[in-house]
Amino acid sequence: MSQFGAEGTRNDGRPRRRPTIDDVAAVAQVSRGTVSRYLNGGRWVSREASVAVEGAIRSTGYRVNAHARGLATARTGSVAFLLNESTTRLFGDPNFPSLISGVAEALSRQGQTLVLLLANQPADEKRTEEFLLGGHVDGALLVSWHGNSSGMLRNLHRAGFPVVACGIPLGMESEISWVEADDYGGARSMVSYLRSSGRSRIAHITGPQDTSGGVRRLQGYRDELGSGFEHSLVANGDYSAASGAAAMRELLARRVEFDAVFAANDEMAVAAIAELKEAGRSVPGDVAVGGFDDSAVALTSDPQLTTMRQPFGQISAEMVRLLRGRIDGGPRSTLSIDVELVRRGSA
Amino acid sequence: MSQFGAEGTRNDGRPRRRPTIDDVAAVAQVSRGTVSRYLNGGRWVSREASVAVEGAIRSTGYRVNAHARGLATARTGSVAFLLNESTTRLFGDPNFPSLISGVAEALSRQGQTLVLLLANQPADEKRTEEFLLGGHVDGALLVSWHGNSSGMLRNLHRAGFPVVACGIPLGMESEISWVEADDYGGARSMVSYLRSSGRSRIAHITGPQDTSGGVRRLQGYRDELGSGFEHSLVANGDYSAASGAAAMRELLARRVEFDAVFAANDEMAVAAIAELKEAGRSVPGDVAVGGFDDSAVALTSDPQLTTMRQPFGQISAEMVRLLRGRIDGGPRSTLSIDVELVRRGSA
DNA sequence: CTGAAAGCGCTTACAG
DNA sequence: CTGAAAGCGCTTACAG
Repeated sequence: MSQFGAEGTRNDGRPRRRPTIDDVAAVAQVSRGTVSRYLNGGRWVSREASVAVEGAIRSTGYRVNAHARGLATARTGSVAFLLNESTTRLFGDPNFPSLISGVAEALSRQGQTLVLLLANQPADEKRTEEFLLGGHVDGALLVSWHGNSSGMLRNLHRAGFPVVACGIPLGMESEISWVEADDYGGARSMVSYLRSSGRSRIAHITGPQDTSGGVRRLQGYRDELGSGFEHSLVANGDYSAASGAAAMRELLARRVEFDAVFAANDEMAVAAIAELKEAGRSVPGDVAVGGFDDSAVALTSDPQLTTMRQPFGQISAEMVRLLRGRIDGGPRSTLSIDVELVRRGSA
Repeated sequence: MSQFGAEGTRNDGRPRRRPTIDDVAAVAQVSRGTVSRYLNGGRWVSREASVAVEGAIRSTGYRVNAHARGLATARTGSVAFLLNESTTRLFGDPNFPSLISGVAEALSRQGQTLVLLLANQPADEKRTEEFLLGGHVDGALLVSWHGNSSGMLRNLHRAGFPVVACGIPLGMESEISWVEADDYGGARSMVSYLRSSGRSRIAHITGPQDTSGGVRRLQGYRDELGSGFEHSLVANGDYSAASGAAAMRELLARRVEFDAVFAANDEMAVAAIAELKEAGRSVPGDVAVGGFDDSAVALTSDPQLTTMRQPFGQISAEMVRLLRGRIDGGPRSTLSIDVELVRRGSA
């Protein structure tokens, strides 16, 4: 049984058996080993042999069989990007595109292919685990880890499968390699900035508390405020605009005083601004608003958002670098990257 | 050289060689063939053998090696979803999530894994082609084909690689299997509806003219109008909200009369409504507005959008079905699925 | 129902 | 620089 097509022919009518390395060797009149060496960098292959092989590859239409190569080398040349998030939320998040393209580019530079894997449902999770551990990819990049699904993560780790997380994988933070933007420090910087610009009562709209970003931004806010921290100034969000609006409404409904809001991401910050306006409060006049991420909405918002910039390009490059290291047998490592305050109109 | 981990050990310290089918066979005290049969459905395996093998698999932590299996069977159990679109546009499109989750679900039901592949740059394209033709996946689903990149598509087709497109793949429409929503008929229905509700001068904001959807919706609009068609009532868009707004401004600037606008998708329709309001025209009072897709924005818009509903669930299920057929050696086929008018406030 | 054996298409020491 | 050969870990007729 051969691989593609029906009726024993290719779509163009030629017989459909895929050419193998032996076909190439025969045409080029060299041994199979020489063809293989040519394929793998061309070291120890004479000029003439190279030329012959090159021609034979072209004339036969040869492509290396990934399974055969993978079986022989235990390497695949591809890496998975694990998306453990509902597709709608995933596609709604303005940070994913930056992260994904950054990763794709970094990978591409070293000739690796990026494979995206959706695993939002428990059933997918099992299948995904089989896929990864079955050797389809050399390693995996994890994004948006929600603390659930840690069964899979634990299995991957136990099997020695190379994984690098984006953000601190709660519960596995000391087993798995990770790269994070400095959520904690960033939150402190934002709060510190708001205070230095004269705001004294600063509210916080949190991110989801089952992600490291949500937790650590809250922690930074809290620590920076120190004894000034008040529970009544904190409302919970989940990074979505809707949750940001709801949290803002709740803060307003509580009738506690505040002259600034630090939202754990830009989407919520923008939604909060809309609610504040609706309630008749001016931004930044009555209330200063700070976000986090410096995503696209930060610029389209009115006023434009003061926020903490996440260096996505650097983050994705580092994730790829750490993963490479793990794949090559290197030790686990972790990395925290500074974020930068971007001052705009909202605070 | 073994597959994972450093220093010759797994992360938990056990020796790291992956158990193979032979290890399982040894533990279960059966032959390797019996284990394989168990793995592949358990036909022709006695009750006792099954139990023994099951236990041995558990105790050894065995997982089948995808490369070895793939080499032996020329099948992988996974299918690619090809995204030939910039990541930002991709993630901005409200239709993708529905399509992707539909496909993921349909695939999952038959035990297949979905692998997303990004190929927006020419370099990626070459790599993607190698990946597909190298046998990593059994077939591919194509979305958002832009008419460019047809080099890859042609190569895939020539190699007999199973492909099913979402929408008509312009330039390859008679070589490749495809599934489309009836863009042409849908456009006619919308225009017909607008006329039947008393509108006589209907403008059109087009979709991108290098996609079949954009082309065929325009064609439907044109044919339905017949001799009533006027060039001055058509403005070009590319499905983005920004382009919809720009097109609307252009129509207004032309100072041609119109009492209805049919936008080729909902995003543009919503943007057009905003521009109309800005210009002091009421919707649907002065101008009725119809969209296409029935995406999420259709409900959040004010007024809510009258639009043509694309049955994404059905589309994705059919794509998977056709692909399955191709993979199993069946013939090429094409499918056009009806779209349905959804009446809401805007027209 | 089961085992022995061939074969899938590569890579990689090894000897020259 | 090159060839012959072993080996990667499975599946699948084949014979029993």
